[in-house]
Amino acid sequence: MSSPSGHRGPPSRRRQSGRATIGAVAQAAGVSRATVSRVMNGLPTVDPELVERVRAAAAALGYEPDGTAQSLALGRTGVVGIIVPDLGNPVFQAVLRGLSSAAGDRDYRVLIADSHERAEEEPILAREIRRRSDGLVLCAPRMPDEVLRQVATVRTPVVLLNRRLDGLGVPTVSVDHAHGMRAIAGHLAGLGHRRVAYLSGPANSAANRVRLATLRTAGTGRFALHQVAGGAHFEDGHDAVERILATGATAVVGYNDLVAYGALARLAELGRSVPGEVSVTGFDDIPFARYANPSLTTVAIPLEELGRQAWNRLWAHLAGEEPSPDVQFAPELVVRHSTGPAPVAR
Amino acid sequence: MSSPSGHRGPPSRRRQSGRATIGAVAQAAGVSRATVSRVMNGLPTVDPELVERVRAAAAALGYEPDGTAQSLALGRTGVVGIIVPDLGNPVFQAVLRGLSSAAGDRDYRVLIADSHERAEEEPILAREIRRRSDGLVLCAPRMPDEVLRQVATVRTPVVLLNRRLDGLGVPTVSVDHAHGMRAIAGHLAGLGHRRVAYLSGPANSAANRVRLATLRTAGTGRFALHQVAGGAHFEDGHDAVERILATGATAVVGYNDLVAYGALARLAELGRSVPGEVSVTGFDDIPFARYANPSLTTVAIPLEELGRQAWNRLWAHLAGEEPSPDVQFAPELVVRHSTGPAPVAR
DNA sequence: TTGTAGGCGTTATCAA
DNA sequence: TTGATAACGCCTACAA
Repeated sequence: MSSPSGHRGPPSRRRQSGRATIGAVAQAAGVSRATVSRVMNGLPTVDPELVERVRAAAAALGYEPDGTAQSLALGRTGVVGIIVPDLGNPVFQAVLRGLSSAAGDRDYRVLIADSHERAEEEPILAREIRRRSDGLVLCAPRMPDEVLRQVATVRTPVVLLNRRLDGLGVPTVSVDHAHGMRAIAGHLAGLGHRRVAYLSGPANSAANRVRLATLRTAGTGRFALHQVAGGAHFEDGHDAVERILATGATAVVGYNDLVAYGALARLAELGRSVPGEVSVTGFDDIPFARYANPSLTTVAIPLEELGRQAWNRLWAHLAGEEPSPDVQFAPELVVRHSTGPAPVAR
Repeated sequence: MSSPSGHRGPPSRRRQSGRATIGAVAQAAGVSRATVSRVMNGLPTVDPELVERVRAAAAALGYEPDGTAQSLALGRTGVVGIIVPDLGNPVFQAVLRGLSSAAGDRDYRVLIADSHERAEEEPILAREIRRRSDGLVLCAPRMPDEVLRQVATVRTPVVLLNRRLDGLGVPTVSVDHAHGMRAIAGHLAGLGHRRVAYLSGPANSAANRVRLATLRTAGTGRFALHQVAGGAHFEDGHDAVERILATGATAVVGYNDLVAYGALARLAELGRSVPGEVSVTGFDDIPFARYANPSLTTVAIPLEELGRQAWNRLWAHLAGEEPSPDVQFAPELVVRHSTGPAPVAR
């Protein structure tokens, strides 16, 4: 209310309280600002004595170059952004980790925006992040194609994660979900399961559609498939177990590790043996999957590597190099202890 | 090598490829740059017709104000930074989530730096992040006091997380680990455990020192305490189980949930019943703790709330408000299913 | 209501 | 080797 523009932002106090500027240092050292700049950036073409004077003055004043001013002058920020739908999801945490780590190797930092699953916010966040960074990694599984097309059609480098968008030449790092799901189907069929429940993900999730469709196709003639409404979180899996058991399925295929984990927990509460009575599979291979009890059979997506590959493409663009070709990972099945032979007695 | 300054940075191409500027829009709309600025910021004192012209021109040119230039002119970036020792640790993930969420409510974004547990990097990262942001949240459990003092003694607002530093008036959000550990000691003693193993954390971790010392004190006269070397990760807990069992302890107190989780997994592999033969406790209450099998008895630190409180203090400083008093959370025991009465037979 | 002009802090060009 | 000086793109008194 106090702000004239109606913003809720804080007082935009210019003249940062007392922060020393390059001019102050120049004055104190008796040189020009240009020389201070050269010293601060370690350019070799400065008289050693002046270097010393400048260093001393800078130290005395506690001077540090202002990043914003540097960014403006240099035309680059040294920052890349990432938009994720849910920071609480281990999948995006891992991707973020990979991105942050790879970017850090080049002294780039990561600016982060969490859309909290509100797809309609994402275009806005994308604009905002782009204005503050040199490039953007977009994880927006639920964003409608047309919106995505708009967001991706900008001069700022953008890399799409786990989402294809043909036509425009937007670099993409994706995952062949079908490949992974076929492996799961084969694994379960081979174990003798004839009645399988798919614990589904969010209806508007592209990954969910692909995973379900693949499971249906791959299972045809091998097992009956029941679909049970789920979601993307623990609770969704936890709460779906009774409905799953009602189908008489001997194996449940979770949309992702999280729902599988939830199902596992509920099954334990109910005293059902896994995999003795029911087998359970996940998808993604989040770090906790191997520590489930029983450990979770799943499909391993190299999540951190996705983040790193996204960085590689961003970096190629920033450095003006040839754009790396799109990558698509074929995730492999990881058999652990949550799956076993179908129980013989029916 | 191609860069004169020895930097490994990318080409600092000034003149961002064709990006429209405020001047271009002004020219296209036949008004001054000041007017464009007013329109873009929604100032009401502009003739509706001009507003329309400017809007159209901006849209036609795909103009968007440059964030860096705005930051420089306004003297604020709209960004806060956070330094964490390990982005892979659920504890810091949760803190980050709380910070990001709270900051987002004020349209602030979060710039992140992961020190990968290398404490000596942290001062450097801190400087770098500060230059690009309006304030900094510091999670640096292993940083030496003297270094911390230097890092915290700057004009940029800093908030310390889970770390006290007396003398300077640096806002702090902390946790009373002793309070939580006393609760665990009481809980186990009450269940009849007379021989307890402490699965320790990193030796140079302040939290580890406090937790261990408290457990020792609180256990005196109630149970014998064995210390077993551990760490901060799954594997450390997993690999310590044999040594724990060798002590004959009937209860193991994990330094944190992660090591407790690892211990749980190993105990299951060995066919040991939890809590029938051995009870296990954690610390922190990370999201996965409740989904362990058996679910993990632990001490609940309001991790996201820590992040939010850190933001509150940063915001107070940014808004020039009265600095909120330091907070210290007294985390409470959460009894789940990994603890039970000590086995009678010895 | 609009435009002019100066400033934000830094880097880079070009003479000297 | 050093120093003026002009960008970088935007915001904002101040004047008209």
